[in-house]
Amino acid sequence: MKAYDQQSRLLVAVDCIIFGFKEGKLNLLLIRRDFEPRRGEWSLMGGFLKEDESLDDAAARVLKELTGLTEVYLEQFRAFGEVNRDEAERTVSVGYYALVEQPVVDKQLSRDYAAHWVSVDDIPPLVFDHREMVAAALRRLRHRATHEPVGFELLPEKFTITQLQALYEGIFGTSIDAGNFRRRLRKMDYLERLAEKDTSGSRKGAWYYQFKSERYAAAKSEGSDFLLKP
Amino acid sequence: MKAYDQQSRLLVAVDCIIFGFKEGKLNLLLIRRDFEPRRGEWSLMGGFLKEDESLDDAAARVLKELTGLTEVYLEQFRAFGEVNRDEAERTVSVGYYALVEQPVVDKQLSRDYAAHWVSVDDIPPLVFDHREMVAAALRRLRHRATHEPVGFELLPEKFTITQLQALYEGIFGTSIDAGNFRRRLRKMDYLERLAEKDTSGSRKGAWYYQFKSERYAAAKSEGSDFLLKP
DNA sequence: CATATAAATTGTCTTATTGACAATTAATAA
DNA sequence: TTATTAATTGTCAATAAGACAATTTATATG
Repeated sequence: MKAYDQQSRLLVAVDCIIFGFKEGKLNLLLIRRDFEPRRGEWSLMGGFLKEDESLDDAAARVLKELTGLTEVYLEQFRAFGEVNRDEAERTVSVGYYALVEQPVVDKQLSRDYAAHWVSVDDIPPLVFDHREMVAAALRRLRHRATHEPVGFELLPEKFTITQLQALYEGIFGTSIDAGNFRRRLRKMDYLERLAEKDTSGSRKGAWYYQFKSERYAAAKSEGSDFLLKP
Repeated sequence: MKAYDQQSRLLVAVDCIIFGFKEGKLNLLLIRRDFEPRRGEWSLMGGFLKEDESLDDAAARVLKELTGLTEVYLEQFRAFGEVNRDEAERTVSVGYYALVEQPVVDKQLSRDYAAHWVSVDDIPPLVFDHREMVAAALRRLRHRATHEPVGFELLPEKFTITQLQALYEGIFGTSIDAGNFRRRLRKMDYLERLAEKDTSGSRKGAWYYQFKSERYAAAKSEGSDFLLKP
């Protein structure tokens, strides 16, 4: 194996930006670094790419090792390659973001793991360029949320329109007109109303809905495109 | 420097997908690989990342070395990290795409360089996963072209609406109603009509327009967003 | 010189879509 | 029984989109 003999090899990392949603707030899962340099400081979930795993696999592995989470929606958004972004050694890092149902995750996140949620509106100082990575991931999340139904990943299987609206308000940091928001959802026939209400939030109760991914796939292949602006 | 001692180092590459536009056709700049493995086969413009340069710098350097081009609009779109994507050695590659004015580039592209244009509708077999990289870049280009005025990078400073329409038809592979297309452009007050016509294409002649990036920046900061669908 | 020609450009009409906000519904607590 | 409050539907004006007809403008041609 001498084809590329002259070239330098360097470290490749993956970093995961985990978004969760709870009580109307969009949150971010952070960890205390447990190795040098910068041990003990706030950091994204990260780790190095191994010889025999793909980037996607590495992101899933890192997330599992550091939080115990599996089967989460992970998407690469971009690579970060400034020369001195890691002070210890030249490292190229590939950013992934994930959307998780925070209440579910909270149960799985035993205290074996040092992960903690913080509000995206109040992010503590992070190591290296992780702050910038979060900003880029958030931009991407906002973009994706308007053009693809990824937001549903942050909610339970059954959810109410009110919850969905709160989610979008959380993602975009704005308030949305309830009437107009519902009107747009009414047209999406891949949202199925269940015969059950959530009575925890009001006297009247709010109907539960469910996202039908097969039906969405069908609608999409026929050219109708998802659009949900704040 | 022993902080990350246990980790493996590997090759990081950048690959550039160069889009050009000429005579109503969207084209792609390819090169014959001049090193093993796969010497002589069609490939994207690529090269390895050096210790002391950023990803963005590497992409610009590679493009310059292989084509002589400088000052082109280059944008990273994503990293490719399957284990066996390069048969010779594990390599992670970061994809960049560029938009260039093909007629201008053709003048600079002396025969010193082995680069050739091919139509995006007729791409020859490429090495490794380059075909997939092109597909991803094209999806990204289409998306960017509808939401940001990047298309103008593919046209001369002065251009006619007819040329712009042909460009969009080329990018999307569809035909567009001229009347409706113009109506939408009329509302963009960062497009300035010059006092000069292009008479090469018709008897009547078509007005030249110019994209005013400062005015676009101003409009954008006031919340108006670019949207140009096929 | 008059006019046929064809791209370039503007206009029209109908049908969605959007934003703002008013009105109604449906339970329950008092 | 009724007041209350979130949930839900409806209204209306303004704006935008799609289809397509009409007009303009210079020139080539007879």
